[in-house]
Amino acid sequence: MTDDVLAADGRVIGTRAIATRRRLLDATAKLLTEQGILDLRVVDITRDIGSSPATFYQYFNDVDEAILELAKEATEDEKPLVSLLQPGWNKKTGLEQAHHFVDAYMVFWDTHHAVLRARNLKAEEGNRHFRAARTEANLLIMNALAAMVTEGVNAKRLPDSLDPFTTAAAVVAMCERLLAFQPEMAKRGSDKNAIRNTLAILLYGALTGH
Amino acid sequence: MTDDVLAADGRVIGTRAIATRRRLLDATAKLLTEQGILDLRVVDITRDIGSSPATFYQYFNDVDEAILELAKEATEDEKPLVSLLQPGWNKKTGLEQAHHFVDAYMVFWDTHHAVLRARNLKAEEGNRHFRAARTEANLLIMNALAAMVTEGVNAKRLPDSLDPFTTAAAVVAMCERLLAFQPEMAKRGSDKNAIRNTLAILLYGALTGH
DNA sequence: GACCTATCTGACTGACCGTCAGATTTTTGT
DNA sequence: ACAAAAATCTGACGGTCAGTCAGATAGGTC
Repeated sequence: MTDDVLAADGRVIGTRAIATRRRLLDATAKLLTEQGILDLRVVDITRDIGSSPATFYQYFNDVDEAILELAKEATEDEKPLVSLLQPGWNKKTGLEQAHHFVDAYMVFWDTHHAVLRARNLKAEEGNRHFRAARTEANLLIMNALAAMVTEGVNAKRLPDSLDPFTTAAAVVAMCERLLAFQPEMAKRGSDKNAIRNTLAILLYGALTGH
Repeated sequence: MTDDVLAADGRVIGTRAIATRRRLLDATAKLLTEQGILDLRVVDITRDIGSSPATFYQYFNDVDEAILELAKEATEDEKPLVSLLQPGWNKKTGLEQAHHFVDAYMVFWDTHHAVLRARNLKAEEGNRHFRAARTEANLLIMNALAAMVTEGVNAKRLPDSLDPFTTAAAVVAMCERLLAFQPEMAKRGSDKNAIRNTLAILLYGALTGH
């Protein structure tokens, strides 16, 4: 059974242990959101569930392992977004479809931003596992986006010197970063709605060439 | 003299101390690049210059203070980039100008990526000082970019529903992120040159509407 | 209730943080 | 050139957290 839940040493665990492990993951996510990865302490995680550090190490070899699992859970929530990215956005409904995607992406980001930021940092710092996790997650979206760009290039609406995959990466970057900047931009007069609109227009333009 | 160099307790320091402080900053930058912020230890920094942790705390209240100073130094290197972003990119030379900017930005990023990543993480995690530093740095570029967008909107080449400032943020996001992704994208067939070209085209399109 | 197994934790070692008193080096005054 | 003063540096320490392990506790089985 590959979907058995395992302890740090690889042995299969029972229902009580699964529940404990779950509480540890939830506490990790909570503290990651509240304090950020730089101040994340195993002691704090275990204190949060009324346990001791030794318990944590029963289920994870280190904090990274817990964060990585949370990142993989986030990726599951990202999968439905792909269905919003089908080639064929046209002048009539394309902008509206872009809005839909942006809205869905905003919800996804709001839910998982702390974990995703941690994942991206670890990936950028060279951690193999987090790189793989980020790549897998981004590939979902990026392949769909790249297909749309390719369609635009084929229809001569976009210049053929555009690399579809790089363009897809740029689009993902815009989405992630604008949402991350959001609180700061709000202070400078660009409210959530301006961000939403602008993002949708840029997306629509970059993907379709209209 | 406001440009005196200060110790952690605020007193003015002399030439020997300035040199020590400088070596600490350089070692911090080096280790930040080699190991990333999560594994950055004061002991390692001081060991690197053949000194002891106590010396570090003579000049900085904590590691953040040193990183913040490095971030501010990076901002100085970013200032010249602004001159490459003047309104008036036209169909004849605009794409070439975009290439110039992308090239300059790539050099800047390669030089300072570790420090900038650390700065952005701290800013995103809510640290006031790092937020201010990031905002100040981004504002340099973003105001210039926003002016170009505004020009495009006024000339009806860009839709007037675009928020110039948000667009500017999106452009900065594309630049930063594509460079950060670079090593990973290379593995998927998008080499440095494809990234450079695609980024220039996207920049040119988003800023001018051509 | 006795036994077996799964789960949990107290207590420990080692590493790093941040401080401070005192040692060392440099500068100043004569 | 020398001593006194100032600036700079560091050894050593108390406190906190990471990660380990042996033994305690809880839950299930017969």
